[in-house]
Amino acid sequence: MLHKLNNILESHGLRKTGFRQDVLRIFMRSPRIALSQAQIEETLGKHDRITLYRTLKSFEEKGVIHKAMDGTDASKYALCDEACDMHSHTDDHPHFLCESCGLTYCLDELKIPEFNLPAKYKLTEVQLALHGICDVCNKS
Amino acid sequence: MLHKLNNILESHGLRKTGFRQDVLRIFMRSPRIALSQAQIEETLGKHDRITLYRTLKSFEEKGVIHKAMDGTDASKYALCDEACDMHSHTDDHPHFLCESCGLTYCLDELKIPEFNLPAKYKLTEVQLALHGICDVCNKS
DNA sequence: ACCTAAATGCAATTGTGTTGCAAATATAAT
DNA sequence: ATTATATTTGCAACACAATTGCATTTAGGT
Repeated sequence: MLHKLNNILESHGLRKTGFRQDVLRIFMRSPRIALSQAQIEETLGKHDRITLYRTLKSFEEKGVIHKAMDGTDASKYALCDEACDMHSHTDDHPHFLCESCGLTYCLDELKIPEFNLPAKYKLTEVQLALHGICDVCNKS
Repeated sequence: MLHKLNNILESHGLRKTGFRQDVLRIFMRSPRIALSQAQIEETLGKHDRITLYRTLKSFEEKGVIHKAMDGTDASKYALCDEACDMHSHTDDHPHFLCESCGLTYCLDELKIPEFNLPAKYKLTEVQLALHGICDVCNKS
């Protein structure tokens, strides 16, 4: 896994430090799940809050992770497609917050629909947050 | 206007205090616009930040205003339909954040589409935040 | 006019987001 | 392999929103 971690860091112009490997590993172990800084901190052992903050920030700038809006106050982050980099950074899928387990899922397979805005409105971005019960929690 | 303000407060089981009238008046002067606490504070003269916080909270609980997700960190609030109350509280329209003027619009006229979630996912709420340029700013 | 429950104002705490700076370190150059 | 440099890290510190507790004030019903 370390090899893949380093590939990702290197291909996005990020230095290979232990801290960044740790953070990236956490994301890779929760594919298509968006994590809050607090959730990441629970998983990391001893660490520095500010360094984590800046790590997430540079990960986002370089296109390694994207911010996921799920309707909660705290911002969450999830791994981008392999294709993302600093310049082309497409994160156009809905996010689903499970009210039972609290996980936020990236719903890549769900297409964002078109919208007919009122006259003269120009659309640049769509953020879609769905709430409900996820398949794991919904045992019925 | 005071008469209408008091009607709204009374019909939602809220006491008619000067503070609440002031806050409600601000909302009524910006119809279909969602305001952050900071924006409201700019308009209010001298006031107590905590009281405003609690005023917004009780307004929301009683169905006078609804929280509008616009993709910014700060939560914003806008007046509900007349029909809303503590028990039926429908706020199912998209919100549009103008990147030029920073205003957040309630797009009542825009219908929220249906979504075909993956199997066993149960949907309870949809939050839709659109970003772009509003009609006022888009003079082209 | 009075009583009571609700609303207000203030102090204080928590948590997130943020910047500055000195020490440590990954990478590039030699 | 060694060194130089620019980045990263860790710590202190700050800004601000969200939140709770409590004493005081006040609205609404009697």
